[in-house]
Amino acid sequence: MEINLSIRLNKKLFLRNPEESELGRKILQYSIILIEQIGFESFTFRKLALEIGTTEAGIYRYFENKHRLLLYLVDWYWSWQEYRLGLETKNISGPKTRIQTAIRLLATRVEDDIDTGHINEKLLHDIVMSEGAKSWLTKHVEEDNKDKLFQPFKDLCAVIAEFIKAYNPKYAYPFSLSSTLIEMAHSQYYYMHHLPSLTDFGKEKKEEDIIRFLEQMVFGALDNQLKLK
Amino acid sequence: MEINLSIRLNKKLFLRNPEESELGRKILQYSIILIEQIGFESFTFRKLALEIGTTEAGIYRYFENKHRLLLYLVDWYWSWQEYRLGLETKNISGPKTRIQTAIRLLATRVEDDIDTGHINEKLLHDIVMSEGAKSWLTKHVEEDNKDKLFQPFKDLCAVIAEFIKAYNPKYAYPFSLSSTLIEMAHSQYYYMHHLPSLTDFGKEKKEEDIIRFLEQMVFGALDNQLKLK
DNA sequence: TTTAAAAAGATAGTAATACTACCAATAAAA
DNA sequence: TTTTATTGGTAGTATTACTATCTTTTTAAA
Repeated sequence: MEINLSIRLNKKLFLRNPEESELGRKILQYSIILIEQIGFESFTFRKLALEIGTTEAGIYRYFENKHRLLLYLVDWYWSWQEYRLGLETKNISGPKTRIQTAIRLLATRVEDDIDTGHINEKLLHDIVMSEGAKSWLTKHVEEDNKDKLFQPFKDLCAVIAEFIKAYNPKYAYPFSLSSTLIEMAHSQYYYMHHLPSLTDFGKEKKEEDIIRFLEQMVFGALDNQLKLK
Repeated sequence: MEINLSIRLNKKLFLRNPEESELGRKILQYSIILIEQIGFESFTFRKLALEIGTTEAGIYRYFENKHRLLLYLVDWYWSWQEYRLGLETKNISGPKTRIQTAIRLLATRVEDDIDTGHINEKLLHDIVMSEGAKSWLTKHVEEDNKDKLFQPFKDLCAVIAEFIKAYNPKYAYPFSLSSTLIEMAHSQYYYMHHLPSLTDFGKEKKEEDIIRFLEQMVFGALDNQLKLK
C-alpha cells in the first residue's frame, strides 16, 4: 500500500508550488538533506542548485529566499505533527492519555520512515529542532504572522491547549503550557545531545527521560491547580 | 556614586579584549544598539564600523566574526544575570523565595538602567530574547561548548538548579527544570509580544502573568513530586 | 633620549552570497 | 500552426565576510 499524504500549505510561502513539479519536489527533498548536513547559515541556493543539477534562478522561481524555504519546511513539519496527533488521539477519549500521546509524539525522534515521497521526516525533525526557532526569530515576525505563516504551529498549539482544557477546565494558562511543552520537547532534546549539562539526561541520553520530565511538569502544573481550586 | 561593574569573559570570545580600549567599548556599545535596531541577520561589521566612525578591519581585530560578538554579548548578559541573582538572594534563606526571585529577575524586563558604562542592559535584554538562541543553534555548538563559550548560561542554570534541589532534594530533574525556566521566561515574553496566540497573555501583555504562569509551573512540578515520594 | 618593536588603525583588495534581469526551449491553447 | 504561457538556463550586480598589507602611534628597551 502506498500512502500518499499531501500537505497543502499557505500559498504565500512560495512563488510556485514545489509539490507540483519534479524540480519543486527535488528542491524540498534536497534542501532537507543539505540543511541537515551543513546547517541553515551555510546553506545557499547555489549549493542546493549544484546538488540537484539545476541553477540558482530555478530555485528562486519557487522560493523568494532561503528563509521562506525554511518556513515552508517548518510549516510542513507542524502540519504533519498535527495530522499524526489527530490520528493517534482519534480513538482515545481520556484527556490525560491524549496529553501523554502528544508528549510522546513530540519528544520521540521520528523512526517510522513513512517517507512521504520526497520528504524525509526523520531529517526534517532534526532540522526543526536545530533551525526551527530561526523561522520566527527575525525582525519581520510581525508581517510573517499577519500573512499566517505560523499557522500550523499555532494550530498544533491550540489542539494541545484543548486537551489541557479538557483535563482541567480551571487551568489558567492552557496556551502557554502548550507552547512551552512543544518547545521544551525540542530544546531539551537538543540540549541533551549538544549541551547536556543544561539537563539531567546527560549520561543515558534517553528520550524516555525527557518524556517523564515533561509529563511530570505538565501534570504537576495541571494537578497543582486542581488542588487550589 | 559610580558603580563600576566589570565583567571578565572567556578570552576565546575575542581576539582583543574590547573592554580595554576606547574603540573596543564603542564596538560593544554600538553593536547592542545596532543589533537591536536591525536584527542580527542584517547586522554587519561594515554597518557597525560606519556607525562608530571606524572601518571593518578595525572591528575584525577585536572579534573573529559577528557570531563571536553575539556570543560575547550573550555571555555578558548571563554573567550579569547571575551576578544580579546572587545579590538579590544573598540575604534570603528560604529556597522558595530564592526561586521566586529568580523567576522575577528572569521574566521582568530590565528597567533600572544601571547602564554599566557602555552596556545598555535594557537593549541587551531584548537582544538576548530575540537573538540569544542563535548563539547555540549552529553546526559548531560542540566546538564552542568545548571552548566553554556557554559557561555563563550553564552557571546560571546550575545556580537555579541548586535552589531547586534545596527546595525539594528528591526532585529528579533540577537542571532541566532550571533551563526550561530560563528559556521560557524569555520565549513566553517574546511570544506575548509577537505571537500572542501561543500564550494566554495576549490582551493585557503583563509581565506579572508570565511570572504567575512560571511560578505555577515550577512549584507544580516540585510539589507534585513531593506528594509522590 | 634614541631606537626598536609592537600595537592601533586605515586602505584596498577577493571570494562568496543573495539576488535580478534577461534569454531559450518546450508544452499547451487558440 | 501560431501564439502564449510556463519551465528552465545564463549572466550579470551589489553586498557580505573576510584578508593582506601598509601607515601611524604608542610603548618599552637600550
